Amino acid sequence: MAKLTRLDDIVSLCKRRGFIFQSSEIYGGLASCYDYGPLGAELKRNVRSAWWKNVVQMRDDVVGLDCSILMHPMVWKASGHADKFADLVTVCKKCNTRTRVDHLQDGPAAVEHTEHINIETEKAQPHDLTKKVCPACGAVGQFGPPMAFKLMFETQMGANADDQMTLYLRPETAQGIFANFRNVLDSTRVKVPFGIAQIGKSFRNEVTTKAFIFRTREFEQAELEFFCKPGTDDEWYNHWKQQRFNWYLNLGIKKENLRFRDHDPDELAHYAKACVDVEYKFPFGQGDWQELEGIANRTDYDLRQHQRGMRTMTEWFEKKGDLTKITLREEDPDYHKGPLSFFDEEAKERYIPYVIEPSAGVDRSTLAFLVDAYDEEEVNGETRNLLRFHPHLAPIKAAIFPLVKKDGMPEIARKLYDDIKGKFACFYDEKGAVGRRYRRQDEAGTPFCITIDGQTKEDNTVTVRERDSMKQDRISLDQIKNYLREQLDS
RNA sequence: GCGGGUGUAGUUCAGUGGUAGAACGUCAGCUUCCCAAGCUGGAUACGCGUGUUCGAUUCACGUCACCCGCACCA
Repeated sequence: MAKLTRLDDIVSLCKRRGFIFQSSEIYGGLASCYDYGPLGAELKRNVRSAWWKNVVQMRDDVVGLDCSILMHPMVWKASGHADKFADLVTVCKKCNTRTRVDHLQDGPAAVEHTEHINIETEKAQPHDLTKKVCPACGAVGQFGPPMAFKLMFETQMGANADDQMTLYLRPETAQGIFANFRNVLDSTRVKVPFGIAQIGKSFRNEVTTKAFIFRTREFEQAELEFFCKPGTDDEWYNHWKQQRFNWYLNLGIKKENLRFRDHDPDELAHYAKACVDVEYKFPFGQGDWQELEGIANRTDYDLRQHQRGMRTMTEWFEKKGDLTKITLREEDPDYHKGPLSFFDEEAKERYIPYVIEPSAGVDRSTLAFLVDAYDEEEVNGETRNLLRFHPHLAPIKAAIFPLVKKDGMPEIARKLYDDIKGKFACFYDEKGAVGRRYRRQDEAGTPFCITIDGQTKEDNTVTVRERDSMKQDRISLDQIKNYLREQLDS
């Protein structure tokens, strides 16, 4: 059994070895923001690549996309974020607990997770909180005035201060995919069922951030919107559910640390038909199961909403872009023939596809891979810290050492390094005792160390030392590239 | 945002109202033919600000950040 890993151990390892630093650390840090150092940048890039390879490259039915972070504000009106990504919250004067106004009950009652309510509507309504009960301490009517929380980041476009437009930093990458559904359809000869995948940064003004890079306000998503014919959606939902779960397992996450959690019906967003989280047992607090990825059946909601949005542009100009004054136009009765519909040549029918959305957090996955790979073991009375990364994820694939810094060994090692660095991420090190160099690479998660020794000059062989077993093989120098290819490709 | 805790070298820790120490790591050198060996030498820290004080890393206040718990988490 692996030892209980504490988050603090991971945080300090991350800093010590250059995986993750706190953002703006020389200025005291900036809450919830983190930077990936040299090893972390490689690791995260490998996580992205593994996702892209599995979800896009290896499939005939998925294409990629890379949207801008800034989009037309109407995107967020149509998606519902502009209205719903805000809450009215009040604070109990007695116990200082924050509660959503729409969660307050007249009497003691279980608080259910509910869909967010339009903040403008909510604000317009008179709020009589005098009879409401604080769910935390039970005090009645002890609430402060309702406060609005805005979960989307705002920014200004336009250098001329008098002629600026307020834009939002996207709170999810998905909407960029929906907004490009037509473009992809018209330019790539894809046919339903097919998917569009994207990896990119998103931003949410979370009320509270949490646990290192687990919940941050700036984060990276890897999202797939998979479009399918209504009626086949359950099938595809299950397909992606399995696909995505296996992706984590195949990259080395221990099975006992991974599980599904189905959302309760009352927990679902109103447009979602089903949703399941892939959860990982993180070492925060008591060892909490936390979401890595959500797989949702979003039905035809988003495409239909954007068809409504497209019909609302006159109002956008009339109301001078004030989203709070704009009401989305009603749907065309023939909405299923609208601009974001798909014409099925075989069935000769037009419909709005259903969407299955696996949405993964890249930073969360990266953290999970780090935590899961972390291990300590006793070797000859010494503790060895190592990261047992899957070779595909390891920031450095192979380290190359001369056994000692003399007798021509460094020259041979250098030559080997120069030879393979173009193909694999490598590291050359000739300093100090070889055992120390091995251990250093263990802590960086490097799966292979190649050592040039005295015998190399005699028979042209080198030793390859494997990270997990610490075993060594003698391999011919000219076979090294093939050997690494066999171990690392696939 | 509330309550609790923490902040000293890269990391983990010690310590003091009179200007800071260790271990590991790191760097340079010596040694070294396979798992953090040894020897020599070097660099590096009191989160930030204000106040009290002759003097503050130490006390107070503020602030920033992190951790734990609560609440929040389309």
